[in-house]
Formats: sequence, C-alpha cells, structure tokens
Amino acid sequence: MSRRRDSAALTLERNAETFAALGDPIRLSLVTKLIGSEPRSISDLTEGTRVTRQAITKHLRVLENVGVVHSVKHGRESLFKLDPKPLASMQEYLAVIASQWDDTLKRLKTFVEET
Amino acid sequence: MSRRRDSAALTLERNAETFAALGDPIRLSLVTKLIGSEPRSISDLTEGTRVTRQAITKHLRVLENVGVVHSVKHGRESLFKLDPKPLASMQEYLAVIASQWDDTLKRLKTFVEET
DNA sequence: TTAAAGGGCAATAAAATGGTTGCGTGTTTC
DNA sequence: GAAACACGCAACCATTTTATTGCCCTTTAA
Repeated sequence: MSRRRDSAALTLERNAETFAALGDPIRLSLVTKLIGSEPRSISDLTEGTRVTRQAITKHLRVLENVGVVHSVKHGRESLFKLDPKPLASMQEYLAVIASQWDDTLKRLKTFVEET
Repeated sequence: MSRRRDSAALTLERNAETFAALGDPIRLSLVTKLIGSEPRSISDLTEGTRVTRQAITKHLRVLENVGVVHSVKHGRESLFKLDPKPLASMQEYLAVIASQWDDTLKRLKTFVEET
C-alpha cells in the first residue's frame, strides 16, 4: 500500500509543479501566445514584454520542465510550441474539486487522498 | 480597446495568482483534504504534516487570498472550507488549451491529407 | 567575408517564499 | 480560577525565484 501512497504523493508533487509553472503572469501569457500559434522563437516571444530575452528563456525552461511546452531547434533559432497533454491531470483535479458535492466523486477523492 | 486589454491583463494576473496558490504541494494537499469535508480547523489541518501550525496558517491565507478557501470563526477555532467557484476560470483556461490541441490535430491531419 | 541576429552560459543582485521561534490573547475545560 | 487549547502577530532566517549584465558561439544575410 505504500506504493500507492508514494505514487499519490508523487502525483501531488507533479501537479503542484505544473500549477506552479502556470502561476506566473509572464509564463501564463507565454502559454496564451502559443495557443493556436505556429512554433515561435524566443526573440519573437520576447517582443512586447518588459523583460529581457534571458528572462523569457528561463520562463520557457520552467514551462518545458513540466512538459507544457517543448522546443525544436531550427537553424539558429529554437522554436517553442505548446503541449497540452500535461494539463490533463490538472483539469481532472479541478473537475473533482468543482464537483465536490457529488458523492461518487467524494469516494474518488478519498482514493486520491490516501496519504 | 485598451479597456479590454487591461481587463485581459487583470484576468491573466488573477489566474496566475490562483495557479500559483495551487502550485505548492502542501497547499494542494490542504485543498485535497478539504474536498467533500466539513469545515476543518487549522490544528486539524496541521495534523499529519511535517510543518508547524504557523506554516499551515500562512498557506491557508494564500489560498484564502485567491478565494479558493474561506474561513469562519467558531469559538476559539477558525474553520476552513473549500470554495470551488474561483477555479472555474482556470478550468475554462485549460479547456481552451485542450481545444487548441484538437485544432492542431485537425491542421496536422489536413496537412497530411494534402501531401 | 564581415556584420547582424538568435541563443547559450555564468555570475551576480534583488526580491519573494517558506518556515521557524517566541510571545500574547481569547476560549474552553476541569 | 487555573490549565490546556486554538490561534494571531512579529521578528527573523534560509532558500528559491526572478531578472539583469557581460561574454561567447553559431547561423544567416548583405
């Protein structure tokens, strides 16, 4: 049973990391810029912000570490695109909270909660 | 048009704050504990954690500031309960990203078919 | 073949975060 | 009434985060 406990804790940690990655206005705006867009370069993504290219680079790495974006090198520039898959479990999580009054989902919560 | 831009920026800032509030393992576990539960006291919520009551108090205030929880005083203890409403816009946001993914697949499919 | 553009790396510096301890106040309980 | 419980406040510390600057390397373009 400790295996389930561990994996629950790991999931919690992972979800928290992903939430944290989106928990910054600049990073959230980067994600927004990438919605429905072709892959964009760092310089492109830096335009219109009040911070330097290096700052944007660091933010992009944070997003990349949780898998929300990922980059491909293309000549001298590296292009970033969105990958919404890692957000699935966050969506599920929020869905559970939103339906907290539902008894069936309460039991699911109990399962998830096992600490 | 600048009005819309401003309110968009504010929304972005607010959403980022809410994401950030959930972007910590302890806070996320607090939220999980409160799912489908009666209002719980701070001491109660501190049990089973490796940090002090004060630390938990601070985390609860972070969650309260974005409206994810709120507290009611009841005698000598203050009870916290979950409020899922503020998470709605986060859910919408994630839904938009997910739908963008569908669009990407469509474009990819179109591209492949045209080739 | 230079000059410019796109980026990576490293060394900072400043600010925010997470946590603790100590102490004080109000509230139950015995 | 005194002890135990629940909590708030403030000072403080360590770590992490955010952002900048300077320098160098590669790729593209004039």
